[in-house]
Amino acid sequence: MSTHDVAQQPARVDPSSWMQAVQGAWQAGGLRATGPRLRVLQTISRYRVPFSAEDLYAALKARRDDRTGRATVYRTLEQLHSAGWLARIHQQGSEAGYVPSFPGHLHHLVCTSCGVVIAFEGCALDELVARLAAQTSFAIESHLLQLYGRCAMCRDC
Amino acid sequence: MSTHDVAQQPARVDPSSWMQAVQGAWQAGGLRATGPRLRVLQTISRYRVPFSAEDLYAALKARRDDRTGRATVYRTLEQLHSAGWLARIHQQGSEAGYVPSFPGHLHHLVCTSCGVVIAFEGCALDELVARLAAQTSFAIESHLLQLYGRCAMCRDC
DNA sequence: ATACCTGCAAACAATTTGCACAAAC
DNA sequence: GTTTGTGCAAATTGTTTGCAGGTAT
Repeated sequence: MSTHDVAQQPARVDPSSWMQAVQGAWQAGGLRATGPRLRVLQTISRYRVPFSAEDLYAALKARRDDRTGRATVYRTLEQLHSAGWLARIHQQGSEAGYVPSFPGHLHHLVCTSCGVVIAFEGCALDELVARLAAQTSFAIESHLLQLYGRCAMCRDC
Repeated sequence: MSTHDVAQQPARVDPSSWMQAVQGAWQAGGLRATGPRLRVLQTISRYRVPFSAEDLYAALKARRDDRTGRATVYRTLEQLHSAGWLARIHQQGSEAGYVPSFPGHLHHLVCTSCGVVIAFEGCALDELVARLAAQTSFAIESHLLQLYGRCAMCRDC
């Protein structure tokens, strides 16, 4: 059982285990746990829906006395995303947003009404991949899969 | 058999049938076939790989004497995308780009080396959708699926 | 001590908007 | 002739960069 053993069952990412996991990875990778970075991390962990870089920057600025600069926000997002701690969610109409995630092969189920995101694993695409590989001669290596619908709370409104 | 009956087999979109189909849809929808729009359409139809709005604008500007403005490019892209004539391709590292497509339920297979895009239908996700619906109580309505790999030409380099 | 990080401000890039003029139907 | 579309330039908005100084280890 790994430290961040997520979404055996579909589930929202737990904010505090996510924060802990990221901090562990930072330490392991020699990245410093600075004040601004930790504040960014905490602010992210409170999001339940996809957010943009500017959303995050604005949220930080909302706390008075916060001096975190845009550069730190963008640089931290970049680091987290490339290390797999943030997933990009592509909503139909609107722009893409980030959501806390864990490194590895995960997919997402997104509520088109409230925006809540559920991660899951297992996508049963092997047959499709085999068929397409045969038909196209592509060497298929990876895929992006996101599902959209209305969550239990929103479907009854 | 519909006018734009595509990707029964996985295939690149055919530039000229795509242009014809779009022009038909414009006419049917009361959109005027103006010079600038047709030039945008033709330029798009020549792309074999995902392109951005600025790529397209630059390509138009490359023809001397072209007066097409940015606004026209952006507005036309917006129209084509929202009507389903352009699909957004999300490459792993880089930014998203557009690719000619047809309205309807299509997915894409993208070469990570040369960028060529193949459209296909049929994704066999019913079982997965049923399982997730049961586990999460979401009413799942749609999904985004893109596959990545190396095409026949690129895999041998 | 010494990397690594930070905020700032300016540069850069991408997209949107208002509006007078032009073109399609 | 009227409605729809257009180019332009300016306004917005989003993102990156250079650098002098600060801070975690």
